[in-house]
Amino acid sequence: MKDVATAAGVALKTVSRVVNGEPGVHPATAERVRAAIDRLGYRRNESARVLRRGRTATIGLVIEDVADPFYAGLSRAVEDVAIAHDCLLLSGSSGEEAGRERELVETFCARRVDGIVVVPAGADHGYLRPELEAGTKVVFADRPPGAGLDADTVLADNAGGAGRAVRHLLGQGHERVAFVGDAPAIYTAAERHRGYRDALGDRYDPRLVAMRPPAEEAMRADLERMFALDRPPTAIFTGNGRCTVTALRALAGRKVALVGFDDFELADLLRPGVTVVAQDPARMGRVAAELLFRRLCGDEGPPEHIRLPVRLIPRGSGELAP
Amino acid sequence: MKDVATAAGVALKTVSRVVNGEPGVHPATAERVRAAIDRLGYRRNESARVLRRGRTATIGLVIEDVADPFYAGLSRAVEDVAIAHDCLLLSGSSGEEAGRERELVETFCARRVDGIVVVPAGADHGYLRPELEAGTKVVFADRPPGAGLDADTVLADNAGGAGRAVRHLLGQGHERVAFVGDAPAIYTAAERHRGYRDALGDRYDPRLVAMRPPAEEAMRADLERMFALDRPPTAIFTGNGRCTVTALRALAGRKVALVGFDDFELADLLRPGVTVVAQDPARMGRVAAELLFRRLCGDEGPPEHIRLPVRLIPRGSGELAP
DNA sequence: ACACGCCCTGACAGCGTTGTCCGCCCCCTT
DNA sequence: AAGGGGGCGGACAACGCTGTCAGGGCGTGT
Repeated sequence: MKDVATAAGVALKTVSRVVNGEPGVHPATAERVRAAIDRLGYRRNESARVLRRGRTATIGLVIEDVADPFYAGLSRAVEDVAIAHDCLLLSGSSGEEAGRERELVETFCARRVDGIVVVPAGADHGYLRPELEAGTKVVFADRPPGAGLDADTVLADNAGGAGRAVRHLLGQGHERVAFVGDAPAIYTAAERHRGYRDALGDRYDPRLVAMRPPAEEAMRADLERMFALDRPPTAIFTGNGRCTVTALRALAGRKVALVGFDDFELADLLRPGVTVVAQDPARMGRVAAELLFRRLCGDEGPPEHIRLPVRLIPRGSGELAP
Repeated sequence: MKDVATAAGVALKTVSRVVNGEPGVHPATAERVRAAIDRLGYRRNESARVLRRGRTATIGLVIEDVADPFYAGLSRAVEDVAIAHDCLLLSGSSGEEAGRERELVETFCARRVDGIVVVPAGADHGYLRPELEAGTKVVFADRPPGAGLDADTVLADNAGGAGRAVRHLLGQGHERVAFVGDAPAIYTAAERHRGYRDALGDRYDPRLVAMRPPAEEAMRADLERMFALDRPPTAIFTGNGRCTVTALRALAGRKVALVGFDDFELADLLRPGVTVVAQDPARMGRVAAELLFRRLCGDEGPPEHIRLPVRLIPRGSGELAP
C-alpha cells in the first residue's frame, strides 16, 4: 500500500480511502491511485485490516465429516449464507472426536472468527465459556451442547421422526420392529432410539436393538442374531443415512420392511424404493447460519432452540407387509 | 497479551516466549505466565501473528460444489492433508461460475493464504499471474488452467477412462453407444467425449451425443430422440456421476446397457448394479494438496502434470447384451 | 477584498504480535 | 575478590492497515 502511495504520488491514507471506496477523494486522484494499484498488482492485506478493525468477516464450521452427504449439504448451505453476508467460511471435520472438535473450535477462535456453527462431537463444552464471554457467537446444529450450557441450537425432530417411522411400520401390521442405529453416545442416535422405544410401548424388546458405528460385518452379525430369535423382526428402522445404506448391504436382498432416518440420493431408484424419514440438511445449515448472523448483527435475545420438522417419504420398502 | 504480562508481572515479550514455547524462560516464570493466561482466558490473536510473520498457515480450496459427493470427497482429503501440516482450510464453491471462482481466489489471496487448490470453473486464469508472482502457490485439480498458464495440475485420465468404458461396451457386442455428458465447456466433459469419440472411430455418430448440464426432463427428451432413431443406441456411456444418476432416472427402467464415469454410493445395490469407470476423489485431493505443500516447503521444480488412473468396475449394467 | 467554509489530502497513532538487540544478575572460574 | 560468560528478562520497532484530526487550497457570499 505504501508502494502504491509512492507510485501514485499520494499519501498512504488516500490509497486506503480509494481501496475502501470512502468518499472525499477527487476522481482524478482516485483514478491515478487505481492505475498504480493495477500496475503494481496490489491487493489489500486482510490480516492487517482484521487486526485494525477487529472483525474478520469469517465464520467457522465444525462438522463431523464433509464427505458425508448430510454434512456436505449442510456445509454448502452455511457457505451460501456466509457468502451472502460477505463472509468466508473456515471449515473442519471433527471425525466424531471430541478432542478434534475442541481443537478446531479453539483454532477458529484464535483466528478470531466472528462466529461458529458447531455440530458437536463431544459432550462437554465448558471450554467454550471464555470464548462466549469474549463475544464469539456460537450456534449448535444437529446436536445440542453438553449439559450446563444454554446456547442457540438447531435440531431436527429426531424423536418425533423416529416415532413417525415406527408408527408407519406398525400401521402396516408389523409387530416386531428392529432398530439399527449408530453409537448410543451420539445424541441423534439416542434421541431416535428414544422415539422408537416410546412409539413401541409394550412391544419394545431390547433384543431387537443394535446400536454401534455402522460397519457391514458387525451389522450383518447383529441382524443375523435378530433373525434367529423366536419371533424375528419383520421390519427395521435404521437410525441414520449410513446405517440405512449399511443395512441394505447387510440384508443382501432379504425381504424385510425398512424405514430409514435421513433421505439419500437414489433411495427412489432401489427396488423397492426406500421409505425414509427425511430431514433437510440444507435447511438446517441455512437456519443455523442465519441465526448466527442475527447474533452477529447484535441480536441479544435469549438462546433459541429451533426444532426442524422431518417428513415421511413412502417409497415402497416401508410398505411391505409382515 | 499485555494484560497477561501485567498480571504475571513480566514483560510482554516473555509472555510471547511462553506462548510460543521458546527457550530461555525460567520454568517458574513460565508457570506464572501460564497461570495468568488461564486466569484471563487469553488466546493468541492469529491475525496479528500472521501480520507479523507473513505466513497464515491457511490454504484455500475452490471447488464446484461441496454438496457434490465427488468434491466432498476431494475436500475432505485436502482438509486432512492441511491438518497434517497444521494448516486450516478456507473453502468455497464456485457453482461452475468463472466470476465466482475468481472472486473466491482473489478473496483468498487478500487473506494471504499460503496456497490454493483450485478446481477451475473458468477458462482464463490470467488474473492469477500477479498472485503467482507474489509467491502464492496454486495447484489445479480435476481440470487444467486456461491456456497460457503452465502450473501444477492433477487430472484424472479422462479420455483414457472414457475409451476404456466405450471399448468395454463394444466388447459386449454393442454397435450403437450413446454419450450423455455435461456441458461441453467443462473440461472433463469435453475430454471424456473425446475419449468416447476416439474409441468409437467410424462408429461415431453425433446424433448419439447429448451434452448439457444434467436435468431430468431435458435428458429424457434427448434420450427419447435417440431411441426414436432408425438405429437407436443399445448402450449409453454417461459422462459423470450426476449424469449417470439423472440418466438412470430418465431411463426409468428401460433396458439399456450403461457405463458411467465416476463411482457413486449404492451403485452396487441397484439392479442391475451400475458398471462404472471410477476415479478416486480422495486421492486426487490428497495428491493435489501434497503437491501444494511440497511447493510451500520450497520445491521450485518445473510445474508437474499428474494424471491419475481410473479403473473399470463391472457390476452388471455394462455387461448387458445389445 | 476579506472572511468563512467546504472539499480534499496527509500526518500520526495504534491494532497485537514477534524479531532484534541490549542489559541485568548470578554463578563460575582464576 | 574480580572478571567473564551464560541464562534470563525487557525495551523497541515493525508488520499493513484504518480512525482521528489537522491543514491547505479554492470557491462563495457579503
